[in-house]
Amino acid sequence: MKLLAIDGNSIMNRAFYGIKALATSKGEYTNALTGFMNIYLKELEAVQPDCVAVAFDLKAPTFRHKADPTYKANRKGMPHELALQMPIIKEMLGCMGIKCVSCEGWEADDILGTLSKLFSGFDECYILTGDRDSLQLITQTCTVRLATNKETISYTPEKFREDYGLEPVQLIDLKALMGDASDNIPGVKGIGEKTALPLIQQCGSVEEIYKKLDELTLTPGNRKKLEAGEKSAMNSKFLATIVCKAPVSADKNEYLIGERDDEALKELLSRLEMNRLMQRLGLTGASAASPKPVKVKDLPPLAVKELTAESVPAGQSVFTFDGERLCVVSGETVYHTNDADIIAGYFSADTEKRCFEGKTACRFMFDRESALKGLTFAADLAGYLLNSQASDYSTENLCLAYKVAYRSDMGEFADVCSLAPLCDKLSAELELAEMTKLYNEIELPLCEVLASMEHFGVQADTDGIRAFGVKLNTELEKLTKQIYEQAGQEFNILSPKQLGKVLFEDLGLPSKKKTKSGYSTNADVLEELYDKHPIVPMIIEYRTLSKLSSTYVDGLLKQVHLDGRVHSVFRQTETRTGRISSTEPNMQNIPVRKELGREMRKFFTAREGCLLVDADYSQIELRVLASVCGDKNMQEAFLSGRDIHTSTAAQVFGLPEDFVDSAMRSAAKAVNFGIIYGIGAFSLSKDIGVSVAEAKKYIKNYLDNFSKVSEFMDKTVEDAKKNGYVTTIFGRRRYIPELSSSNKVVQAFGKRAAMNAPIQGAAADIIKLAMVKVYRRLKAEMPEARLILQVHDELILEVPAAQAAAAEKLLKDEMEAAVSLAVPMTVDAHSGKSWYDAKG
DNA sequence: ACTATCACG
DNA sequence: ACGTACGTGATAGTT
Repeated sequence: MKLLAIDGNSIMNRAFYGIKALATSKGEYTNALTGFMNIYLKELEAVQPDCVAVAFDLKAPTFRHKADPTYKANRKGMPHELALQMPIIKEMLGCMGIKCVSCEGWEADDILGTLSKLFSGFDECYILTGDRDSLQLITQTCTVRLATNKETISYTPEKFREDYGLEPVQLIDLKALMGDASDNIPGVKGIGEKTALPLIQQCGSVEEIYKKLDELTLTPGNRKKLEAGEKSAMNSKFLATIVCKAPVSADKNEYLIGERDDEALKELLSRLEMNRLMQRLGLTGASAASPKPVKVKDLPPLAVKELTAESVPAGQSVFTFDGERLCVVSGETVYHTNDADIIAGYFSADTEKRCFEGKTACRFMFDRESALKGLTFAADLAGYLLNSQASDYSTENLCLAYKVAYRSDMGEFADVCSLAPLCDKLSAELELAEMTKLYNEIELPLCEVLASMEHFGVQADTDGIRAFGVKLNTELEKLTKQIYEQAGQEFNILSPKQLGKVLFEDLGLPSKKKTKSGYSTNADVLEELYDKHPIVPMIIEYRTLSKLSSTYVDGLLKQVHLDGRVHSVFRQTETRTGRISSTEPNMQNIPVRKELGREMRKFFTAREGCLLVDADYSQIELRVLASVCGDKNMQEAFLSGRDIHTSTAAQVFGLPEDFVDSAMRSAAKAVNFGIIYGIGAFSLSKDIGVSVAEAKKYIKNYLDNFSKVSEFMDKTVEDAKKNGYVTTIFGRRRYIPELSSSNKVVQAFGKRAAMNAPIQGAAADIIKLAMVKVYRRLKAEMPEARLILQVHDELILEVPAAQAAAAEKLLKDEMEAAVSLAVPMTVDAHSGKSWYDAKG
């Protein structure tokens, strides 16, 4: 028989630290559970065991079998968030028919050791752990599979010898000498791996070392240390030895994988909102082993009919539409059809409709030069407002999260049949969270605006882009040669690994920062080495050009449709702050900051006879901050129309504005950004190249001058801690589960996110509202003009040239009037033939 | 699938 | 002692 024995504590620990904060909408932590199950399922696949046992330490053993009473005393207690997940994993494993083993007074290690002895001889044992302690258990029949952050390494005796140059059991001797701080094993004071390893390799064991101590060639210091530490070494060896005598059941059959309790498992996993796992275990959809019986059976049976022109329902209905197939539920009937004309007939009927997501339907109608009518609710958008952290707003997931019966009994109609009660529930939740207005006036109408933007797209000059690409590639080839020459070898310049070797080993340049896998070679590092070697500027140039070539020339060309335009997809349920994102291609990160990249914008043009009109908010986030925090001093700068960075510099440096030079202004600019992001002196100092102490001074001066900003930030973090979320002036929420983490780094991140969300989020609200207003006015007053792009604080229209001036005014007016705050929301607008020209 | 890098607001 | 500013998406290299 084959046993998979798992160190439950160790794997949970690894999973906990390996996966970032993950919690259900109710705030129940699930990251370790998710990680554990991912590792477990992968392992099951790899090992294919007959038996599985998961060993756990008991929390508070009343006695210890190890002699030293301080044993493991300095091992930190597990964080609260992890401790909460421990009983749940046991419950989950129980539901899956997996045996959990713990023994009072015995560690998980000992249990694993005992089990490995039980499954020896004609049996096999695989130990899965993240802890190298267990490597001493390796034998011909016992393989230890060590889970690291990256991969799982399988240790057979051969593999172990290869890596350590020792026999597995000699690991105990090694520890006896060098000790192990995490396990509170003292070892021999002053002896580390460098001394211990060759000694063990030479003598075989601690005992032998002491027998032969006089014959060994040793430094006098080491000899002294060894002599002084003999007792400690022996005791350490005892402590390091895993005792394979735990009182676990010796009946192998008890560890056979048992039957799964699907119903209990499903209930548990839905409570934990672990929907992907449910899917993986085949507990969802029509294929579920036990379709949820009670609730669903009580629902009325639904008749399934083909939708025809005559049968388009007159009353309230819900629909799903994937671009091809339409499913509609109205009353007791499910209709379905793939007929585009019938679908268009349904969408254009002026009856109330609710759906899962509406953009696809809108686009379908725009493609037919028509419009979707009567849309009153889109479930995905509601799900997003209620919890912008979730990764998946499918109907099924939303049903699970909000406890609505998912009609998996309805097969392919499961989604549409679940939709009406789901929408009811989500509406109620929006009301409770006070987001109904945000939903109805911003988020839902925006869906049509985005569909329209996607539909029209933006014209791309492919010939121009290609020509630009040729120029780049010529230059790249030249650079490649020069770089190889300077390096004295050929290598892949884009490989950070190879580049790191060339720069820091072969050329001997000083390396400062490191990443997980080696030297850091990012722009900051290269910038510091700029003068140190002629190859460095070449590398920087190479990076710049190759980025432009691969992402913006090749990448963009792939996205140009047959109509000569790119139709970017704008995602409305993606970001945690309320911004929209753009993909295929991302039109929100087209280069602009440096001139060469900015040239790219010359290839985004208005069609024949049209101009692009571009308008962007000036300092929208700082204006939002000035308004919401109520700092009169900060507001005054905006009200009097002064340059905010210069004004900030004057205050921070205590000078009249006329005395502010460009260096001071740019330092103040960095401080202003820092404030929005949740400032830290270290990062600020790095950003503007002053000492940390200097940066600290700037921040203090800032907060002293703008004390309401300081108060606002404190209050925001406090609110976040109290409520679990922060809100924008429009009521948009962001939950911050990181704040209740016991990990300080995670907590600090939570604070910064909490401080930033009300500002970035409000700016997102404002431009979204402006988009809806602009869209409506253009439709009514300038039907030839189109809103085609949004870049967070910037909107772009494509307009017949004759109407450009009027459109500019309309755009500026609507954007500035979208909200009325304590300071004006100033907008700059320009027109031009290309995006480059329209940017002003 | 993950990491490093770099483009944008 | 440790890590280090908010929010995104695309690409190439590495595992």
